[in-house]
Amino acid sequence: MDFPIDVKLVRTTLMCTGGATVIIDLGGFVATVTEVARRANVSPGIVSRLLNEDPTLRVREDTRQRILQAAKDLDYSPNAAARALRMSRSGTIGLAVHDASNPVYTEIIAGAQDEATRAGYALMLADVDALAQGGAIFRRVISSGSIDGLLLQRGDTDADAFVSRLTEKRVPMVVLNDRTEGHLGSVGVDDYAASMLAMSHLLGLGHRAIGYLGVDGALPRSELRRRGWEDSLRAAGVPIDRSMVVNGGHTAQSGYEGMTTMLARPQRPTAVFAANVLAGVGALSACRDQGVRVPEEMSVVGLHDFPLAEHLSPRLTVVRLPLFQMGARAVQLLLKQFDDGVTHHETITEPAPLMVVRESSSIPRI
Amino acid sequence: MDFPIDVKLVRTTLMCTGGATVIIDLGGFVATVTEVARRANVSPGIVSRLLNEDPTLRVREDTRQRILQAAKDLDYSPNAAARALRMSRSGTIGLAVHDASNPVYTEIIAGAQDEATRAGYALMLADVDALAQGGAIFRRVISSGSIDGLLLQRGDTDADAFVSRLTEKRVPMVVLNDRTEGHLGSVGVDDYAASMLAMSHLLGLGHRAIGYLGVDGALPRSELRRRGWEDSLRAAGVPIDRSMVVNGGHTAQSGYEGMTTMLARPQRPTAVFAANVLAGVGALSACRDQGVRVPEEMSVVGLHDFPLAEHLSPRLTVVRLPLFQMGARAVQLLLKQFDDGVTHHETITEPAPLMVVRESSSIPRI
DNA sequence: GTGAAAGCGCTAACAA
DNA sequence: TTGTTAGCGCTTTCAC
Repeated sequence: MDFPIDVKLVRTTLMCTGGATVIIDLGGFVATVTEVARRANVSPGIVSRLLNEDPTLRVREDTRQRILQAAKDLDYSPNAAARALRMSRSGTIGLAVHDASNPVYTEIIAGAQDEATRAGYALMLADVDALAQGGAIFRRVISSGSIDGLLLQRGDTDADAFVSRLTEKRVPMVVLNDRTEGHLGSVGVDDYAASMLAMSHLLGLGHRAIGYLGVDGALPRSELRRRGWEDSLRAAGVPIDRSMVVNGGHTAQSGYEGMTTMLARPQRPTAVFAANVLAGVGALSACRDQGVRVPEEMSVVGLHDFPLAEHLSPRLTVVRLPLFQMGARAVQLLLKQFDDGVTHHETITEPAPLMVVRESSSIPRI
Repeated sequence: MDFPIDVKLVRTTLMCTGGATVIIDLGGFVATVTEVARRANVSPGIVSRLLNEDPTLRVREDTRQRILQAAKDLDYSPNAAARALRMSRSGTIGLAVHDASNPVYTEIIAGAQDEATRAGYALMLADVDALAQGGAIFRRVISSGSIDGLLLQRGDTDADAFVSRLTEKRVPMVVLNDRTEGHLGSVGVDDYAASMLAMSHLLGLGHRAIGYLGVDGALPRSELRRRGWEDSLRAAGVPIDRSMVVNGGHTAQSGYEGMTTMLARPQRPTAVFAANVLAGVGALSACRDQGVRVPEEMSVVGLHDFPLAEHLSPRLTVVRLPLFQMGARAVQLLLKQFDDGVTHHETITEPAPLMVVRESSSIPRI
């Protein structure tokens, strides 16, 4: 790799000794369009247009080759900041979730990653809860043009209210795993159908007293799941018993506590539907600690599958939903919104909710 | 909020009807230094210096107030791209991991998030394995100045070799959860001590035939853990039996397979040390499927704690290491490297490795 | 104390 | 088919 002897190129990387120019170290050297252009004996404009595949550009084959070669020689890579400044687009999308360690979101994130990569976008990660204390950085990321759009997991906390206020109208957004109206896009899965599926499994097994380990808050997805539980019961002619509803949160610990509460009630169910897998895991361990055998004395079904479900004891029966696909689709909808400027709402139904029957559910045996 | 009637401000946000100017919508309007400066009747330079707290700047109190007020009125936020272009620093650090769903990395990421936020940096997420196919985006992120530095989980795959080649000398890097030499910084935990701790627990319980469910590859951390196993055994006068070493990988599934293999061997151990928590979880379920009772017939100890360990059946005994702190420290070391230009290596020993004894380990009862 | 001007690297419009 | 130019928004140096 040889450079023309040119003062412009002598950064910290070249050293002039007497009349000769010696290349000391290429590390840290970064070529610009101008340098590529000079090396190929063309103007920067052409280089830019060629490298960006401008369809209106007509170049002679040999010029094209010269440019390509020069870019390769100099290991050219466009400066993102300059590009972003010029084009007012950063090529980055933000991803704000509450709990990146929750396997459900882990799966959604993976899908988003995959699709973003495919579309040539980088992903920027933010922790919604970190905002409570450190709002400044998030604020900066949102209002500084660092991201072209945002994928958001909406919860029901103060932090969420803060985020919404901050981002609305500032940046195109798609809300993950939920339904919204109006100016925020959204992707969800069919929570209601999933809930019905889980319930029909339990009902089909012969259960009548089915508890619901739900998630607090008034988010559409929580409400949809609860309604699935309620409607199924009603359709089966089972009267709704409010004492069968307990908050299970979205961690194993909170699920454990919720299940413990439920087991302490006078009217014990013979089965439980946990609206969150992790809560389901906690329910399993609560049963064990209370000496309640699963599935003999208590069936447990969780919403959303995850790798460890198969390695629990007993293996957890779940309804599997297309989380990865949802993440991927979220990116697509955001990209579409960049183009047409309108928000999109979609429920991912492909693949359809799947009942994964494992060991934690069976016919009632008491 | 009123704007001076000024053509520069009439973007898509203001509409001129006849002689009057009406504010239609502020959404999407973004103020620049120039606009703030004009509103405060000063020059852009001062605004910049004031807002960036230039210590050499001396302004009259009332000018300061005017500028601050103007910035507030216009809801000014500096444009990240312009800033990055001018300063050659993006304020972003990259994070490249293999498996963001692995609870171990989840914890490290959380620590990095926390510290990055504190230091005013945003975090960019990349999936190392996505590179195998989609290297282009990663390449762009690395060589385009989008990130000031990179936190990297190093594995032992082709993708890793690719990443190393691409990033070395291009961007300051700190390798996570391992030790390196030379021009890459690194943070690790005391894998050897952790391994010794797990083994002394098992040895202290009276076990002599202790299997090792390891991780393939020649990474320092894997080697350190294996040596901890070996040295402990040796120190206790137990001859090293190669058939006691099986690959358990880093997923529950691979751990399941590894443990199944181990159980099929003629010489069955009475205890197993899994160098990876998830492998430990798989080991538990393999034992169950083979009808081996834990801990009565087989003790299982995992390396690294995670929330679900407490909700398994039996609850998994583990050695807990300061993962969150490691993630946070990684960011600090990277920042330090930005300043002094030299790579740092550190082993996080605070808090010290902790033996968390739960239900999967006991004295040998066979 | 404050203003003016240059320029980071890029792309897009217009000239030639 | 290719070159020239302007300017995105910011920081920084130098002049007043």
